[in-house]
Amino acid sequence: MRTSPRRPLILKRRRLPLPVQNASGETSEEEPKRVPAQQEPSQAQASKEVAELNSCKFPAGIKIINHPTMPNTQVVAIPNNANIQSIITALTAKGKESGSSGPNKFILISCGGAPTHPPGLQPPAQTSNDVKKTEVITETLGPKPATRDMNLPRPPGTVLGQRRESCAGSEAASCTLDNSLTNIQWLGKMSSDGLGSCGIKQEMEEKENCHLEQRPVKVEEASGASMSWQDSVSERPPYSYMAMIQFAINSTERKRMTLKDIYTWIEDHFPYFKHIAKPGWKNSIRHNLSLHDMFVRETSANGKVSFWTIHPSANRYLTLDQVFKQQQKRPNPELRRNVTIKTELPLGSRRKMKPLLPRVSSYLVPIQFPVNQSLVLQPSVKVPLPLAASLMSSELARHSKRVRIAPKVSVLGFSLKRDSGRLEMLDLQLPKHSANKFECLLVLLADEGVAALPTAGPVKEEKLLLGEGLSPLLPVQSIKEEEIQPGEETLHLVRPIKVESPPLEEWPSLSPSFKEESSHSWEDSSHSPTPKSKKSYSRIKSPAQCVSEMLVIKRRERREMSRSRRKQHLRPPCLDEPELLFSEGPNTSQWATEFPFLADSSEPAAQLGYSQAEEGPFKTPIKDMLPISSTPSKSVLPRTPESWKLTPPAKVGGLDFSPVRTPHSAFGPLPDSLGLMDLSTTPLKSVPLFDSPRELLNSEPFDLPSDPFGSSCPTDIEVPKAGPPEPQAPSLSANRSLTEGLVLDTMNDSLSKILLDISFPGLEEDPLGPDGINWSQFIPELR
DNA sequence: CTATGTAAACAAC
DNA sequence: GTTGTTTACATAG
Repeated sequence: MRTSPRRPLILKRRRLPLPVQNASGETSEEEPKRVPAQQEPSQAQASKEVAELNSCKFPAGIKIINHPTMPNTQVVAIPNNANIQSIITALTAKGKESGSSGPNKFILISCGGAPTHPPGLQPPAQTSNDVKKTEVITETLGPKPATRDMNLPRPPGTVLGQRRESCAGSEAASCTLDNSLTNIQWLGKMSSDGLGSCGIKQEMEEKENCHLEQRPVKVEEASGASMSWQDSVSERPPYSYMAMIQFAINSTERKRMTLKDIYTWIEDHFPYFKHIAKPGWKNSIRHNLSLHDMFVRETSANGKVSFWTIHPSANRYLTLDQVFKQQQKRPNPELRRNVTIKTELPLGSRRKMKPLLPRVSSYLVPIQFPVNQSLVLQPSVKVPLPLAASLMSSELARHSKRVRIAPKVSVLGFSLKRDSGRLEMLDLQLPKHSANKFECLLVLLADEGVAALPTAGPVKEEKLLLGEGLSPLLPVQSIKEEEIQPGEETLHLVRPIKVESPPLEEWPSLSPSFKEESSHSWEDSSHSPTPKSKKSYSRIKSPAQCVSEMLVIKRRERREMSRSRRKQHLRPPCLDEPELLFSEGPNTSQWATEFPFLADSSEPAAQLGYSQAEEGPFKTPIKDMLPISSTPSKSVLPRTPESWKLTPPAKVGGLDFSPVRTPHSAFGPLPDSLGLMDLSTTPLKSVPLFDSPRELLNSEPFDLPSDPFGSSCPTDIEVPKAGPPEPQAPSLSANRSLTEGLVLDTMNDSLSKILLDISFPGLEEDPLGPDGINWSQFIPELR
């Protein structure tokens, strides 16, 4: 019941969330969300069948089939022993067959089987389908250059985002930089067109262009594997708001985004919110931003713009793309459930609120792939295609924002990663206008010696950048020096796709300051009218205050906690005791020395520092300076282990959008850890008191690397970052997804995309392709 | 009980 | 009107 006058009177909502016949039964307000036509066929079967039916066989046992779920995508099954020539031949044939408008994505997988051709299948029909698909995409995407560009599947590491932001000029740069394959896949799974329309946020464009409904699509049906377009739009994405916010923010180069941009990003990537969801979803977004400590609001230098960022210690750098891939690889029950629910329950019975986020039980920690050294190979100069030549520049251009991307210029990037002979994924975007995109592909293959595919050797990653005038290797580093920290750039280039989750050890979460912060709620403590920095992880409140507060709070926390959710503070699980070492905390510089990664300027993680002179962004002052006790907050609860239960990050089966949790073990490396720990157990008294967080801030110089994304650009750049500029980037790079290959992308909107996924058999690897599909299901040879 | 979603009151711009 | 913060309640697991 509501006691407080302030409390909104909550009317009984959803009194009857019961399975009702009609969707309408859910809520009167429920808009006609559910399009009654969402019959979902059982995908697996359907897709399989279709795939088989549509597969085409080529010499050497090479098979080309439609991707079961991805539109415009074909899977090329290449027998182990097939030689490059055969591949080329097959692709060439296919290319001719399809013409320039054919499918624009190809996933190459190697099948262990020799050319023992399984029953060849009839290609004809399928081919036409493909063509059609391509056309659809082409049509939709083609017209909107900018938009399209955005939507192109792009590996996370791509620099696009950055560029965007910078281009935008304003910090608000809405960067839709999405990177992702996901984009297309998720939306695309419904129909790639969706993306086309929603890609970007040039708002104007957006408004006009995004009439998804109008899209002439229906491509999916061909494969029978994907949901209908309508479904895709009407179907709520399986991600929680928190997750989506993370995706949005992480999609930007600077890992920050304005509220508005977050809205836009979500709308663009999840049409559901744009077309179906009730306007209240935005409220929910705001609610989430405010609620979760992991989201930190930063104010621009001029104080006019506020950006939402993800606290580095909590940021897993998850992107939609990454998550999507993970999901595909190991479809977890939850996700599947969504689908299932949809199919199985009567529309009306679907619960209004379905779990969007995998629960803790299914947390997934980004898979740590073997650390491979990336090799930048000499661009194959041989690539004769004019195409190749033209391809190069755009990438560069993108990196250095000054370079204007010529309409026809595109970049070709090519990367091969051979991990124990396992797979590679090439993501190529070729100029659509090229005579035959296959040529490009073939050239690449040949050039790269793909024939050697089955190379099973030491783990090795090679990356090839092809460029015309470029010096053979675009020095990775030199590519874009301007706005991005070296580390990042390199990362992008070298690893177009970056696994966004660095090893836990790398997270600064354990830093004393953070611990302290996370363990306490400085908010409540400030009895002073001073504007407090809302959730400043690193900003602070006096420890003493925290302590006292905690004490007070503790008594009621339990009781009230359950009832009200205050800020969900980040809190290292390992800390049982609120350690207030904070005030005395080691300064960053020290950390930097000892833990370079903490000092990484390129890393978003470096943000803590803004507390220093500039006190950084502050949250809107909280009006209720009431005694903390007034509202017990979970976050304040120092020893509520529950709040930060260690969810074994080890799990790899699900998705975890929750903030990074640091395992106890992670502490190990910290030299001071022991001391800190001890202190933590020590009563806070030892810590100096401050009347306000601000005071604390002023008195305590925290040398943490300042926020790379500082509200003000200048600041960001200038902030001296202690330590090597590589901290996180390197580590990130170290963990690379095998599935990520290279991306060629182009700013040119008239590009087609070819996505190659080359798998090398012989690995203990499961048959799952990088996209998580079990190809053996479709391709017997793979078994 | 927790995590999440939704609604709403309010405050500051 | 937008952005943020909070509180309250609902739901699913």
